[in-house]
Amino acid sequence: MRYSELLLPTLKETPAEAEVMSHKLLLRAGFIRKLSSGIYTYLPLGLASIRKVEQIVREEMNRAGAQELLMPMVQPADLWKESGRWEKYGPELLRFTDRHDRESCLGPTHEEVITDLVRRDIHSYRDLPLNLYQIQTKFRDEIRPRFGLMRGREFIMKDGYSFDATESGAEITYGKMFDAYHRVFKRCGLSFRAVEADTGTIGGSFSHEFMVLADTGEDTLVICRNCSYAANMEKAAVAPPEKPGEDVGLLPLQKVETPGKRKVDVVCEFLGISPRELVKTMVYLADGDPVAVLVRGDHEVQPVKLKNMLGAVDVEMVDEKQIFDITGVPSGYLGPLGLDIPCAADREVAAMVNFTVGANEKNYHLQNVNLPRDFKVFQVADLRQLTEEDKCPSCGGELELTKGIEVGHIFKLGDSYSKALKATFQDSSSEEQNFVMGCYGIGVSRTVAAAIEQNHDQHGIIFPLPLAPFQVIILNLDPKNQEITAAAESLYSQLQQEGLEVLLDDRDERPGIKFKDADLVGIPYRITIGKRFVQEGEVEIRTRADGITQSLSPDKALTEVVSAIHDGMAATWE
RNA sequence: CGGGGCGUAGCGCAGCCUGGUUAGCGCGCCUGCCUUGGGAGCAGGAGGUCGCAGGUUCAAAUCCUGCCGCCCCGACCA
Repeated sequence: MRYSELLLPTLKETPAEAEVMSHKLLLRAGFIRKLSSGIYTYLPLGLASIRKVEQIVREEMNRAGAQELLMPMVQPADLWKESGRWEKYGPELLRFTDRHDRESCLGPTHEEVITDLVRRDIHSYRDLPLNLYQIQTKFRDEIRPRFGLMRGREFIMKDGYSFDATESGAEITYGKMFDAYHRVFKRCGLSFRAVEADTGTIGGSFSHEFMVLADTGEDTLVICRNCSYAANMEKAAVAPPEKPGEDVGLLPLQKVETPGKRKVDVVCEFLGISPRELVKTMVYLADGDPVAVLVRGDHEVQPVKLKNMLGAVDVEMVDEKQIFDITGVPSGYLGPLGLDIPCAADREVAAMVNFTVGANEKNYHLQNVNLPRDFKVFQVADLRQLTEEDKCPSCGGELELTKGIEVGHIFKLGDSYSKALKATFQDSSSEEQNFVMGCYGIGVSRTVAAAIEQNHDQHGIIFPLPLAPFQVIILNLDPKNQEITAAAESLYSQLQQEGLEVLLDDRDERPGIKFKDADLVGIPYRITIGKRFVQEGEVEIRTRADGITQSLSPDKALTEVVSAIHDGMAATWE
């Protein structure tokens, strides 16, 4: 491709709307343009990178025995009503009615459609297992789209669904997908980690998220330095607390005045105690019903754990005003004694003695509170967020917390959809059985954003070779010079003949602009042809990632770049 | 939806508080000259319903009201 013919509108300045690096660079490097909130046009280079990810995904899915198909984006409401998700899914599902007043929606995911397809056409265990996938634009009416391609309303996703005859078969399929996902992200040239994930409302114990490691990631990962344990923070189990020493006697309950002291650290300072000796009472609404959660003063409630413990669809924290409306107590003085709503406690709290809580009365706290002497809870469970001080729940080793971007998620679904949609087959003894399903997603467009988030510097993107829109760029520094131009054109066609993806910057621009654009766009290899070629017969090759530069004859440069790219591509394979 | 911020040329911004005649600046764009190994220089030029609607006023980018859009923080998720 010739730069002079390419739609590649690079920007010198960052549009004000962009906050995170991948968004800024995608805009500046001419990869995307926004149409409206969370909805983007992929310009030629942006699309090229997306296609790279798609192709890798395709090859690895096919290699793992999955088959590609393409399902409709517009889906009838009836199918969603059948699965029960028309009511459950919420406003994220974009619904509309057509000219005949038929209700429809834009597919945010395709469990319903694929299950409907399979129940119509597959009737025998002999046809199983079956693993199907598609790569398609999804629409989710996100509450808050943000960060460019990182969380769009419209985005490109690979979604795959497997159908097995048995649980054990489904687990084998899950394992295959787990391995395939490893290969996908390895081939993308990304630094990533698979972590145990919350299964959400779907349930079941099998779920992994594939996380691209990047400081700007929205998720926090817990990784053991000692064993193979790795989990999403919201899922990460906290090791059970140590029991207190046996000789600790229970002291009598005592009410103390704490005028105007509401925050944990303020109360603790005033009373001369540590936050480890205080218990916070947090109020949540679980599907609309208030519930109080007790955690130690220096801990935080993990809402996902609470949600799973309660079996709720949705839990949300309440604000100060709601706390007063619900409990009649101003926030800051809330405590479990005499509280009028159900109360659950983190395991850590259950192991504490003589602790301090709010008195459910303005300007008062209670000290030397003890469970179960002074109050009862309906449940003790692991409800708090893990901290850096905690030990690995698997081996007791040191933990490391790091940030990641979720680019893939695999679930073992079980039979929840096949039951709801009455999707069955006959097993070898002619018994009707529900399919055992799995589902597997990859955020294709997000993967491109995550790659940039992970690989950039002050000058621009540093694409991993497998995702780069072009593998090599040739800079013709002086298109008016016939000798230079002839050399550039010759290298251009030779590289193309070698099967490489090459961009020739043949624009009538000053060298500085060409250097800056090449750095910004992040093409892995750069060949510069300028007056040094006229003087010494040499061109310059430079790698974007490490800036290593060498001057060579055009012939040597050609073989050097060709072999470097072949080696680089091969290195991402297992 | 709750909280915060923004909307003036393709991009980045100033002007608004304290209303006043042709609405500015930098970058980009067009023409010419010049320059050519890290976003040059000179000269000339094009480009604006000041987000939309209403109101106040002799007069509104500026003050008031309503609406729309966009961004950031929270819940959601590939």
